[in-house]
Formats: sequence, structure tokens, C-alpha cells
Amino acid sequence: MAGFARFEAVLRLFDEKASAWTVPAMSDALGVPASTVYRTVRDLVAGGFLEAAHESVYRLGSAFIEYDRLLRLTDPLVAAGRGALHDVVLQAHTPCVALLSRLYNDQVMCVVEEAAPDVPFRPSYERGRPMPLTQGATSKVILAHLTARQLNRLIGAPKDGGARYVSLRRELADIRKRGFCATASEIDAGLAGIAAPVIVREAGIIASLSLVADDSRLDESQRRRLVLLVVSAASLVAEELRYALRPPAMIQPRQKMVKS
Amino acid sequence: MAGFARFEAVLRLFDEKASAWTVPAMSDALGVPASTVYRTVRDLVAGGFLEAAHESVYRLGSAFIEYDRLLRLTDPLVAAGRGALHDVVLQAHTPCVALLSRLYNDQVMCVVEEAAPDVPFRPSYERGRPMPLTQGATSKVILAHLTARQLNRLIGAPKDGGARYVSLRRELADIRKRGFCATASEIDAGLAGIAAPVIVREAGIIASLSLVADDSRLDESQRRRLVLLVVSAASLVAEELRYALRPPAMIQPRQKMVKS
DNA sequence: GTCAATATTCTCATTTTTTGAGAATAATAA
DNA sequence: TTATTATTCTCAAAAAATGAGAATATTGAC
Repeated sequence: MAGFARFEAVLRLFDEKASAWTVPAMSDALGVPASTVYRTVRDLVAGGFLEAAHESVYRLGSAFIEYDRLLRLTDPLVAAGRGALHDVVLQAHTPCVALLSRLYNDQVMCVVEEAAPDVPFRPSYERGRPMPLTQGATSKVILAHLTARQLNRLIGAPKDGGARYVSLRRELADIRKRGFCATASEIDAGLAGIAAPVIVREAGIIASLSLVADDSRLDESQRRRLVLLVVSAASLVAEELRYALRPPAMIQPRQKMVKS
Repeated sequence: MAGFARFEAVLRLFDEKASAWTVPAMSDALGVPASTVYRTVRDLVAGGFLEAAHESVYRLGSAFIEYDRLLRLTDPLVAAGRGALHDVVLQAHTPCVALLSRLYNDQVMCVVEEAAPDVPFRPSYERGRPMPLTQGATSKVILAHLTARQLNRLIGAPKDGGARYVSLRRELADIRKRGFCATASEIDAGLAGIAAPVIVREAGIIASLSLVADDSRLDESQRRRLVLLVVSAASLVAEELRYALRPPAMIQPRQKMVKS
């Protein structure tokens, strides 16, 4: 391991369970000499990606807060999503959480979240938390709109006999046709998820706008209403994105070299 | 430039104004050959710190969202602050924004933010935005509690004649004595800031809890009430931190090597 | 579709870093 | 104080990054 991998390996040690590390512990966990880890950590601290929390213990650093803000301010998907999610939550007329999620390596991650002020539950899906690819309306909608090539790379050939694989493929085809996906208790018991795709092919954006609500409080007519709400909000976001990304601002358009 | 500095230099190119970069543009801006920048960018993309936004344009990547969440979940200051800020905003009985901020390199940065549901303004201080050291109640409270050594390293000897330097030193001494700092229109015209220190020396924590409100809506008695509110919330946070950090959880205590 | 311009990857010899082990030093707890 | 652990330092060997340019892939315009 060398170069950037070294830095990444150190950062990846930090998670919900292990949020504070000493250098010797990192050295152990990574199987890398302490002197090397000290150097790596020094660089990360200088950049604000780690912070010394007294007692020779290190934690994730504030640089992540800074970059997260920048991303919130400048990412077109986040920008386009924020307003839409706000509206969705308002118009749902039921306590709910709205999410905008996208592919993140081989998982799906929410990048904007908006909760009604009075939601009595907390969905597992939350901003910044990588979630499995094949469970939940949010993820399935994204899977359903990947190219065959992408899909193969991510879930590959049938591993477990093939039955589940085939049924998943069928489900995805169905989602693609219908234009939305609604599930219940697939991620969190008692919670329903309704998701619709946000696709802007020309910008390589494949995301999913979803709504999580208490399943027991939804009757059929409400469910239909929410599906419509989510589907239309999703295409609104897509439209907004297409508009925002049309004239590649701050990027010079290609132009022929003028021979002088 | 080499090692981590290369990666940092690339990431630092991205800000509110320039949120999308092509490799040739980075190469230009950094004065580094394109082939090298391509390699650097490839590493950053693999780690999720950059993302290819079609058209050979790169943006900040979702890894920052993931790490930001981890930090929110695991940073003791953030954890202790969240609840306190919520209470402060509720008990202020006036539209306001509450912030918890800390030193970040040679600036001050808010790490938790809580706004009342109906705030009609947006303070410049916001989560993740580095702010100047010497302006605003939030920053001054932090400055006031640094050691002489730290202070010297940050604002050094008098540069501009010395008059401002002396008056700043005097102001800081005053803040330290009073235990809070209240300013108006120092950062945003028409907005007042009230801040109190959150100090946990044994953990190296020097932070500031502050409240921003519309200055014209505050009379003297309200101002006094808010000062009390902020001061007591700040010491509550400090107490909570002391408690949370007392038994260095998940860190093995030092122990003698047992010779077998 | 072709073509030209640009983006991206690749190659490779050279230079520069990084590496790891251990010594030296600093910090800390008993 | 002393023992233990944390951290920095040193240095030669090994590995990796570098940059220039060639090769290839993409792209947009026609």
C-alpha cells in the first residue's frame, strides 16, 4: 500500500463504532509500521482530515465539514433536490421523510434529506449513509435504470442459485416500466418507501427521489397520491438539472484551434 | 509538491466559485503536468473524493457526505452541542440561529448549527464555513481563551501600527473576565451575536456557543436573558463533554507489560 | 458516417519519495 | 524518580511518483 491508498486506509478505519484511534492501534490494524503511520497521520492532521483529540487519540477532522458544505452549495443534484424535497414533505400531508439518493461505489447513498417537523420515526436511509444496492425502493429504482453493463458489474452473475437473481431482474424491469417503486418493511419494519427515478442521461445522473412514511397510516388512495407526488417531483428535479447543466457554466466550450 | 500535498492541492481548487474543474484547467492552475494531474484525479475519484460529472468535468465527491455524517455521529463536541443548541433556540423566544464553533487552522468554523423554524435571516456564520478569527462574538470568545502562545502564533505581533492589536488584546481580556461576548453588526449588518466559551482544557477543547438574532428586536432585558441562556448552555455543553470524555472509551488504558 | 480536436491513458528512464527498522527523545503514569 | 509508551528522527534500500511525449479513446461538428 502506498500513495493515496495509505491515506484512504487510515481514514477508512474510522466509523460509527471506532471513532477514535491511537497511532499504535492504527499501525496494528493496518499492519504498517508505526513510524509510517505517524507520518501519514501528520499529513492528514495538517490537512484537517484528522484531529488530535488529546491523549494521542485521533478523530475525523473538520475539513470534512468544510467540504460537505461546499458540496451542498455547489452540487447540482443537491441544489436541485433541496427545494423539491421540501415541497414533497409539505404536500405529503403525512409525517414523512424525503430523500434524494445516488449510486456511491457499489452502494446507494442519500445526498439530501428533508424530514417533516413532526416525524416520529427515523429511517435507516439517511444523508451520508451508504445502503445496500438491492433492498428498498430507493435503491431498486436506481438499479432499475442502470445500463446492463453497470448492473452486471455491480451485482454480476447469479451467485446464490440464480432464483433470487432472476426475480430481481424481473422486478427491476417492472420498476422501469411503471416508473416508480413502492415497498414496505423492506428496510425498516413498519415503514413504507416510495421512490421514482431522477435520470439525466446526458449528465450521467441516475438518482432516486423517495419518500418514507409510516406504512400503517397509508390507505390505497393516499398511496396513489404519494406515488404521483414522488413521480412528479422526481421529473421536476430531472428537468431542473437538465436546465442547470445545459450551458456548462465556468467551463470553456471546446473550440477549434485558430492557426494564426 | 508531492505526496499528500498533491491531493490536497487538487481538492483545494474546489470552492463556491469554482465548483467544477477539468483536468487541463487544474493542470494549468497548479502548474503541474496534465499526466500527473490525471493520475491524482483518478485516485481521488476512486476514493469518492471527486466525481466525474460527464464532459470531463470533475466535482467534489460524495465521500465528503459520508465522512461528514460519521463526524456528526461520533464527534463528542458535535454530539454534546446538538441538544444544547436545540434547547437554546427553543428558549430564546425570538427568531434566532444557534451555533457551536471551534478553531480550524487559522480560522473559526461552526460545526453544529440549529435555526429556529421561522428565522427570516441567514447569518454568514454557518456550519462548515471558515470565518475570520478576529471578528464577531463567536470568534472573539475563542480567541479570548487561547493560550498566549496560541494567540501569538495566530495573530502574531502588531502588524498594522499596533493600535488595533492593543485594543483587540484589551477586548479579549475583557471577554475572558466577563465570560461572554456580545456584538452587533460586526459580521452581518443588523444582526447581533452573543457567544460564550465552551472550554474543556484537559481535552484540548476550546469552542464557542453562540446565538445570532435580529438586533433591532432585542431590548436590554432580552439581551440580558439571552446572555444568561447562552452562558449557561455553554457550560452545560462543557460539563457534558467532560463527562463524555472522562473514561476514554474504546481506548485501552495503558498497562504494564507483563513479563511471562 | 468522417474528421479534427481534445481528453485520457500509457510508457519508461530518471528523480524523488517513501519506506521500515531501530535509535533517540519526549511525554506520561505510577 | 522510574518504567512505559508515544513520537520523532536518521539513513540506506526500495518503491513510487514524475514528466515528456506517444498512443489511444472520446467527443463534437459536419
